[in-house]
Amino acid sequence: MKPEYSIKQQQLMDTAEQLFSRKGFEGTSVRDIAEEAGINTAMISYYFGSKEKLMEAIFEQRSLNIKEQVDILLKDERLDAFQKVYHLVDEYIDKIMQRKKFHRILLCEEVINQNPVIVELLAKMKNRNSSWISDLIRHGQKKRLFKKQVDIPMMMNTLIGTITHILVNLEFYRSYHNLESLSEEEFEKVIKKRLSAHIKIIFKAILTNES
Amino acid sequence: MKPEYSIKQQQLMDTAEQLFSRKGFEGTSVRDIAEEAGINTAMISYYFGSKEKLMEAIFEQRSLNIKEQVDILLKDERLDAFQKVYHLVDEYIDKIMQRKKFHRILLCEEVINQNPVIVELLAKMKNRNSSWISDLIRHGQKKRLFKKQVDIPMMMNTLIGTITHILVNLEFYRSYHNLESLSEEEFEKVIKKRLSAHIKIIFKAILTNES
DNA sequence: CAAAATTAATTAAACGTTTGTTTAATATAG
DNA sequence: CTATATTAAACAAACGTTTAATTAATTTTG
Repeated sequence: MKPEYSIKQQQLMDTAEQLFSRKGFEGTSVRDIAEEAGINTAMISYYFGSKEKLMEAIFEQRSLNIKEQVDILLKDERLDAFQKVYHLVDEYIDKIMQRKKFHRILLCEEVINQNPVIVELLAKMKNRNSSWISDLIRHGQKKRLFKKQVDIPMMMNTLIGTITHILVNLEFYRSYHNLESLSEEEFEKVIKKRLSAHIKIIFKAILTNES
Repeated sequence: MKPEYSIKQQQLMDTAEQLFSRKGFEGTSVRDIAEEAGINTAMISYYFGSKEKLMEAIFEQRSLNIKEQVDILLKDERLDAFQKVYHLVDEYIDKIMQRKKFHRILLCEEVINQNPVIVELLAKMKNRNSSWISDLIRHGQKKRLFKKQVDIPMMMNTLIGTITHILVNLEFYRSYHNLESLSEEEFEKVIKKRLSAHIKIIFKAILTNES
C-alpha cells in the first residue's frame, strides 16, 4: 500500500518536515530543504515530482491511525471501558508528542486547507478514527459505564485540541512553571504525565456527567 | 495608545486577515490583498511600511484581552466563583468565534513563530491573561469552591485548544452531525451552545476534582 | 473667498530577488 | 552498455518594495 522510500528520500522528507514545521510550507523553499539535507535541489522534483507532492508524501506516511490500537483495546478483557479509553488517550498523547513536528504542520495545514490531496487524506483519517472511537464509546455505553449521549467529535476536539495547543505553547508552559532547568526529555516526561492526568479527568467528566 | 486607522487602512487589514486566514501569510501576496481590496499594491507599503508590518498591525488590533471582563466579574457579587469562571468561558467562546479568521491566523503564527514583534506581543498577552485568570481562580479557592492546586496554563490550553480546534474543524463537525441544512448563523449558535456546555463540564471537573 | 503653495494619496512601471521546476550534461552502478 | 542518480545552470513566473509621475486634498496667502 504505502510506497517505500530510499534513504535519500527519507532524508528529504525528514528535513522538509523539520523546516515546514518551523517556517511553514510556503515559507520554506526547495533550496532550503535541499541545502539542509545536503542534497541537490533538483532531486526533490526528481524523486517526488514537486514540492507539493513531497508534502503529500509526508502526510501519507505520518498520519495518525488508531485502528490497531482500538482493535487490541476492544479485545482486552482485563480492562474496563474507562481503562480502554484512558489507554487510547495515552496513545494519542504519545503519538502526537512523538511526532511534534508533523503535528505542527498538520495544525497549519488544517487551517489553510489548500491542497486537495491532503484535505481528502485528513477527512478520511478523521472519519476513520471517529468511527473507531465510536466503537470504544458504545462498548462503555453497553456496560452502562458511560452516559447515553456522547458528542464524540466534541470530545475528540478537546483531546486533540488540548494536546496540539500545548504543543505550540511548550515553551510558555515551561517558563510559567519554572521548568527551564529540566532537560528536553525530562520536561517532555512531565508534560506527558500532566497531560495524561488532566485529560483523563476531563474524559471521565464527559463520559459520565448527565446533563 | 493604539493607532487609529483610516477606512482604507481598515479595508486593507480586513482583506489581509481574510486572505491570511485562507492561504497563510507566506501564501498570500501583497498583490492578492490589494486586488481583493480594490486598492493599489503600493499602498500597503505606503500605509504600513511592509507586508510584515501589516500583519503586526492586525495582531495589535485584534489580540484578545480579558482584563475588563475579569474586572467586572470579580466585582459582581451576585455571581459565585463558578458562575464567574463560566461567564469567562462564554466570553472566550464569543470572542474567538467572533474573530474566527484572526484566530485561524493566530494558530498558524503560533506554530511558525517567526516574527519577533508578534512573538513578543503574544507572550505578553498570554502572561497578562494568565495573570487575570489566576485572580479569578484564587477567588474561588478562597471561597473553598475550587481545589487548591489548579494548573492554570493547562486549563487554558484545554479552553483555547478546544475552541480553536473546532474552529478549523467546523465543517467536519457540521457534516458528522448532519447539520448541513442549518444556516451559517443557526449552526454557529448550535456550536457555541454545545461548546459552552461542554467546556463548563470540563472546567467543573478540573476545578473540583482532587487527585 | 479664490488663487497659489504645500502636503497627502494614488498610480503604473520598474527594481532586484527569490521562487519551483526543467534541462542537458555528467557521473555512478548494475 | 544501459539505466539510474546527480549536478550546475537556465527558465519563466512571482515576489515585496521602490520610484517617479500624477491626482486629490488641505493649508496658506494675498
